Amino acid sequence: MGRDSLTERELDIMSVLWRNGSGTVSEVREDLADEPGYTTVLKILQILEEKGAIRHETEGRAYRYYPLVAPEEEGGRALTKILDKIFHGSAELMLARLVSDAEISPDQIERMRLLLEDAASRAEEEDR
Amino acid sequence: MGRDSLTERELDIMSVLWRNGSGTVSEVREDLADEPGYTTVLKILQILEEKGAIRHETEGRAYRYYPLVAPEEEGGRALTKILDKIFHGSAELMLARLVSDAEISPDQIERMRLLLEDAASRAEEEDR
DNA sequence: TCCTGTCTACGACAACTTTCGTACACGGGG
DNA sequence: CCCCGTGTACGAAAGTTGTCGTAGACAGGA
Repeated sequence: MGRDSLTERELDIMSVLWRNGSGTVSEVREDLADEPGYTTVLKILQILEEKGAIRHETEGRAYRYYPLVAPEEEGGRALTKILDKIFHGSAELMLARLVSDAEISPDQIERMRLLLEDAASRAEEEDR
Repeated sequence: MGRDSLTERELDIMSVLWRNGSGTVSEVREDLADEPGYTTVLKILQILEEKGAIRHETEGRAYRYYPLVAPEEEGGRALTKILDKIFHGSAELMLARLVSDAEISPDQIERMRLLLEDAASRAEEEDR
C-alpha cells in the first residue's frame, strides 16, 4: 500500500502516470522534463511497484504501468503535512499563500469560493 | 539561499524553529516528537545553516539558531509543487481535498471564503 | 587544581535514492 | 539461422540523508 512517502523522482514519475492514466517505460521517459536514461526510469518504476504505488500488465513485449494510488490520496497526505509542519494548522494562511503564489484564474477562484460556501452550509446542516 | 528543498527531518526541525522563533540544540531536540540523539539534531542544524535556511548566534556557551527562510516562502514552494505534480494545476481539486482531509473549523472555512471573495474582487479591480 | 557537565566539531557508517552499465530474452527481417 | 532492435533484470557506484560515537573546549564547583 501507499504507506511510504514518495521521493522527488518517484513523484515526477507518478505525476506522468496520473496525467496519462498509464505508461510504458518509454512513454514515461519521454514525458519527463530531463529524460533520464531508459534503465533509470525502469528502476524507479520497479521501486514504485515494490512500494505498492503502481502495478504493471504485459503489453506485447513491454510492461504497461498503472497507478494504484490516486493523486487525491497522495495529495491529501502532502497537504496535511504542509498544513501541520509549515503553516501550523492555519488553513487560511495556507490558502492565502496559495492564492498569492500560484497563478490561479479568476474563474478558478470563483469555483473555489463556491466550494467553500457548500462546505460551510453542509457544516451548518450537521449542527442541527 | 533557500534553493534546495528540505528533507523530512530538516522540515521537522524548521517547523520547531518557525513555531518558537528560535532555539538551541537542546530546545529543538526537546520539541521533536521522537527526541533523536543530541548530536543528530546538531548535525541537521549545521546542514540547514549550510543550506542557508537558518543562522546562529552565540548565547553563552551555546548557539541559538534562527530561521532565515520564512514559513510562507517554503510553504509557497511546497504548495506549487503539489499543485503542479499531483493536482495538475487544478487549485479547486486541491482545495476540495484539503477541506475533506484536514479538519478545518467552520470558522476557518468562513475566513477562507472571505479571503477568496477579496481575491476575486481585487482581480476584477485590475480588469478596469 | 582537577573533575564534571554542557557544548560544538569532526568523521564514520548504514540506509536510501538516483543513475546507469551490462547481461540476457525474444521476435522479426534478411 | 543469425543479427538487430526493443524490452526487462540485475547489480554496481555515487550522492544524500540520518544517526551517532568520540574528541576536545571550557566554565564552575569541590
